[in-house]
Amino acid sequence: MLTRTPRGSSNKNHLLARGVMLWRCIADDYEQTILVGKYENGAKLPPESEIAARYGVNRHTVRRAMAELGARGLVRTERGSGSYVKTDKLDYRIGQRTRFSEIVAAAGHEAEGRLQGHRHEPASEEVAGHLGLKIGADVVRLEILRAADRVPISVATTWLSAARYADAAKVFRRLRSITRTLDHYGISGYARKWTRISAGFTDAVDAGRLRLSVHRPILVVESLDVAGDGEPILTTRGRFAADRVALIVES
Amino acid sequence: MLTRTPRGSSNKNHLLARGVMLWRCIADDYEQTILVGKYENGAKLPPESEIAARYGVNRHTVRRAMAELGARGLVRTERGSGSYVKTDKLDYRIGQRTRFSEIVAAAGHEAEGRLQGHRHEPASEEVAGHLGLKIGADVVRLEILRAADRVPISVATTWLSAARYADAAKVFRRLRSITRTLDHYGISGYARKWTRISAGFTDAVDAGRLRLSVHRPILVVESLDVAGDGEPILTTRGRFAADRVALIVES
DNA sequence: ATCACTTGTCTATTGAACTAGACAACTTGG
DNA sequence: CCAAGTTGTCTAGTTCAATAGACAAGTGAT
Repeated sequence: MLTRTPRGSSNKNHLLARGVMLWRCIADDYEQTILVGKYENGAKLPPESEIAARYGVNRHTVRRAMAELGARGLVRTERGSGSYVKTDKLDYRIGQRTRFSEIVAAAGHEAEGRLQGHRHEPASEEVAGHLGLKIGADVVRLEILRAADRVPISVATTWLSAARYADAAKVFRRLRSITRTLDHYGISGYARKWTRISAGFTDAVDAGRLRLSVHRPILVVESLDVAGDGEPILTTRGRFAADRVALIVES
Repeated sequence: MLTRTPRGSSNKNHLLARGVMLWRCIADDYEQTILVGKYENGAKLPPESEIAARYGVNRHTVRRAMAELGARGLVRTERGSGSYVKTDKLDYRIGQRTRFSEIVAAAGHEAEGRLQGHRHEPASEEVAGHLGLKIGADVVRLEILRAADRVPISVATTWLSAARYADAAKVFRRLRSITRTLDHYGISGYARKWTRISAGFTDAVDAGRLRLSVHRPILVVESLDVAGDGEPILTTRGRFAADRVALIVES
């Protein structure tokens, strides 16, 4: 069944990009097949052994590719049964009380927030305007990656006034939640003031963080959260994987 | 200088795509740097040792990346001296007498034509119209990759009437030139009747053959060649790497 | 001519990708 | 329950990416 020459096989060559591993090529190939709509949501993929035979490849290699698709949130694999396409989207309801962990928990998934990076910087005109600060005022900038069931959902850049929340990064890293971080600073109730939604495509950096290919669609969500007394607290620019999330706005 | 942990190093992570080799990431990164115009044509790149240090990587890995850039025709490496950016383009003059090997030889390079694939097929409406055949008539289809100094310049699909040139693929594979192939069939002088030029982007297949990234610009050149008596001989749809070729049309 | 610098080549080692095969654990349908 | 089919895991071996170091061969400037 398998050829003896691992190099110049037959049906591998049309994928084989120089410097890219086989399993990655297969994963990308299947992602295209799925995203182009050849499988419906919940449809069953062929068994690993069959896929392996079709590509002229070992089953372990296919398993690696499937693991990748699982990590990308495109496929769910069930032992003894098979692998199933998963293209349904998480409903992300935007309202006054928008809390990532609550939304994800309500949908029956496990929420996770990881701080990817942080720094102090002078406020841009935009950020200063939102937070009611002077341009150039010291602000804390956080880069946060959020995931549901280990599948990346969004990357968000959040700015807070450094005067009040200088150690926000340290606190967030420990508490792993914006809600709990603000709680730590004595802000118990905060509310969404406004939300601005646009769209775009992944750049190389976000694609890597979100485990997406480049040029996949993203939803860009800018927002401002305020305290109970209307005082601006934080402004955020989030990029949501449009393949995995739908934003719900009640009206 | 080098960290002891090969996994979670420092300045590697921003490149590291899962399932993509390190040298490929570095090559792609440098390609971007060059194509974005940060180096002029003929500019000298930093020595390999310095690049290696900057990426936190072994010099051999950088050498692999440079070899890749060489194969893509973006860089020329000179022993003992250094590596130099090569973004000048081959002038490809289109006229009545358009012969790839002559154009390349005149520019002082070594021409090469490789048959990538071939088959008989029924003529499409377009091909039939060009060659003066009935739709569905048997035609020979050749896929030819052309290179100058081992750097891919174009991929071309060529159609000939199967009635007259049934074994064209076999002949071309031996003689490695359209001119010589037609000579073998007794056609000594052929001339370009018309040429149609448009543009587009590489798909995955052409990108692989031309050793280009996907979404690089290509020049699409459709043409018809006729015998001395005006009889249509072959029609071609060529895709030229716009990064490496400029088409010259005299008027 | 010499010397610093750069690329080319060689050897050796480590770890990961991929192959190969076997068997356990689980699901599904009869 | 049983049997066929499918995924999960384990061991073993080969190939190749990447590291590490050393030295040869060539270039360019003083």
